[in-house]
Amino acid sequence: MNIKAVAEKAGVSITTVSRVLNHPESVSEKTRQQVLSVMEAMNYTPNWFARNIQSNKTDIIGLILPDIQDTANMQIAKGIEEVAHQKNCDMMLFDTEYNVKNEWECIEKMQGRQADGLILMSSLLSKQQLDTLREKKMPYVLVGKTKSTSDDNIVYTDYESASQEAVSYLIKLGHKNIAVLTGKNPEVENSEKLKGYRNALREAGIPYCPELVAEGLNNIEGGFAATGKLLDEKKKMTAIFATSDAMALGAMEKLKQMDMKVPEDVAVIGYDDLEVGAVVEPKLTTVTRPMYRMGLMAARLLFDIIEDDGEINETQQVVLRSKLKIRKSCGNKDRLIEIW
Amino acid sequence: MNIKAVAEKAGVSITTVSRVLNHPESVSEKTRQQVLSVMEAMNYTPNWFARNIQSNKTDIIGLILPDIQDTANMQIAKGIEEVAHQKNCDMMLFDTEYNVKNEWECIEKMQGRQADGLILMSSLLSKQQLDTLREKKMPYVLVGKTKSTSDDNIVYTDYESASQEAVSYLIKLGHKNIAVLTGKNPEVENSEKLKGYRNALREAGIPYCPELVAEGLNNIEGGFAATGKLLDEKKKMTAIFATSDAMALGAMEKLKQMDMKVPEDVAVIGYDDLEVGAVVEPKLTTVTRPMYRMGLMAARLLFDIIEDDGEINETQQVVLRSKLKIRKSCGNKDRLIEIW
DNA sequence: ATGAAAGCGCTAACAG
DNA sequence: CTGTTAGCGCTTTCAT
Repeated sequence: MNIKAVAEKAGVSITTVSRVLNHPESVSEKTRQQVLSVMEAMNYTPNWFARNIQSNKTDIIGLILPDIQDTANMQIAKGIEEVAHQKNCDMMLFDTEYNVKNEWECIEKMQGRQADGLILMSSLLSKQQLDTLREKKMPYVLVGKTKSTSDDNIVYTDYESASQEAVSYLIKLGHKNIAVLTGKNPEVENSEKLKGYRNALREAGIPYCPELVAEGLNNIEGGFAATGKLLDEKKKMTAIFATSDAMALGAMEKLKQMDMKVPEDVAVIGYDDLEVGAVVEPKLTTVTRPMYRMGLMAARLLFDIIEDDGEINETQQVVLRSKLKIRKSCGNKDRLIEIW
Repeated sequence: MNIKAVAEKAGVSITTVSRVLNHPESVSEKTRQQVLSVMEAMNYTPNWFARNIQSNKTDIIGLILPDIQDTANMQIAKGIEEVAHQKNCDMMLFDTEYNVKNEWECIEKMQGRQADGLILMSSLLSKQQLDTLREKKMPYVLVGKTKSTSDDNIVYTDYESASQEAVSYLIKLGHKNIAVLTGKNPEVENSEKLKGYRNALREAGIPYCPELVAEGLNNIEGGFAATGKLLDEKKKMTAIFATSDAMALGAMEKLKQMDMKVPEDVAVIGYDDLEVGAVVEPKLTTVTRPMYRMGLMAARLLFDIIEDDGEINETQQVVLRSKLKIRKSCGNKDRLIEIW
């Protein structure tokens, strides 16, 4: 089952067998066929380790993300896979469960495995850790803004401006008392969304009212609970900007239970463009991010770095635009003119 | 950056450095500390290839599945990861896009990479291909029943009996005209669900009526379209058994558009227990499968095989039970007594 | 407790 | 076009 056995059985030297694999053009048609058929017969697969021990290239990239059960993450992953596949590269997958310690362990593991490069999604690493990575010459690309902005290669969407756009849209519809539902993870993401929210208010001259900010877990229950809290405290909001679709769904559910109509009584806007949003009633207006494209861009960037082999020193920041997908959960302009 | 450099800098032999890594107890405390600090200083990571060239163990398992953007798949993957992590094993991820050719290519790739084992989810391989795999001594476990039942190690849930249970439940509620929405992928899965549907009818003495079977794409639009077809043809069904939640959601959407109430006019039951099902109105009654546990079981089985190293020859079939999660989309018994 | 040397399976200069 | 030979970085006998 090794190259020697093949060589003996085929009556040629080890080198020739090796050449059939690596430089087939340099072997006579006859010998090649002969060797190939022996390989076939013996069911021979070259030992990958022995092969790569010299080149030190693994054709493996590591994909490190906070949650493999999150569709958004896997949409990005799909984009990455597309590119990796073209480059004949395989992906190793790690789930950090939103834990820095886990993340760092995965990274060290990938270094041990001599991965060609790393893609870190929603990374929680400190600037220091990022610097260490760079020193070790491990090519990497970040996806999604991180706590510690360093001089990294990164692909992200601008949460702040997209959130601002969403809230401005609500304001344009006539809303003044706009609540915001904010999650905890990932940290940066949420704080940027909150910034965007405040920007929109400021721009419109609407005073910021901290009691209209409700924090909760970033899922359906979280949105449900946060909305409940707002309602209990008798906040008279006419619109909710949920920083995730999951929370938006929870909010709609709570409102329904309290016999409040969406969008007539309260308009709701989400973030993420989950598939569900198109199924619930009313259909959810939401901010949509180009997940798949983020994956593509991140992977291409990574392979650029890998292939340039440390030649290029400037890092690249890619900002992709989010878009507001307008559906029924905020009502529509025409009808709202009657209302307001 | 190789062992030799470390050895020289530390003033010891290569062997000693190697021992510090592999049999630290056989090195004197002093030398060991000395070597370790040099490693640290030089930022040395042993070359994984060189290490494994002899042992021929990679600590990599391949995870080959039809769609990485499918939450159900990733829930299983999470279970697998849990176990793999314990075993200090990493996962390589492949997306076959429901294509046998892709699947086989991935498998061959993993063989080339000397993966320790493979987990094939919703595999489309032929019996022949499965046999080839076995001959090549590649440990593997299937998740989800396959077209070609062979004598394999496999973990699955019984679609047939679970579907039967679901349809029987509808019958018990008084329904006689029960339509079924069936997808195309994966093939076996759907045919089993259909069998279960027929079993339930037979058991209740209800004649099977082919016109109540509507096929469509296994997603929201598919369910929407299939239901539309049934409605167009004026089938007078009082219940729909959708073989996936996605189709069930599409069905509910269509019914809503046609001003038919769920569950009063038509009861709907789904399959998969997507998170969404708990958010739509009415909440979806559905068949739920223990995804995470399937992953756990599959991974454990795989590692048993790997560790037993071909000693054991009997294969194992693990069947996990699905459960019916009763919510509002079929009404509830008490109220239905009034209706029927 | 340590080192010299042989070899893991493969690739690539070098020679013919 | 083919074979000989010297490594790749590491682990592991076998001595000492």
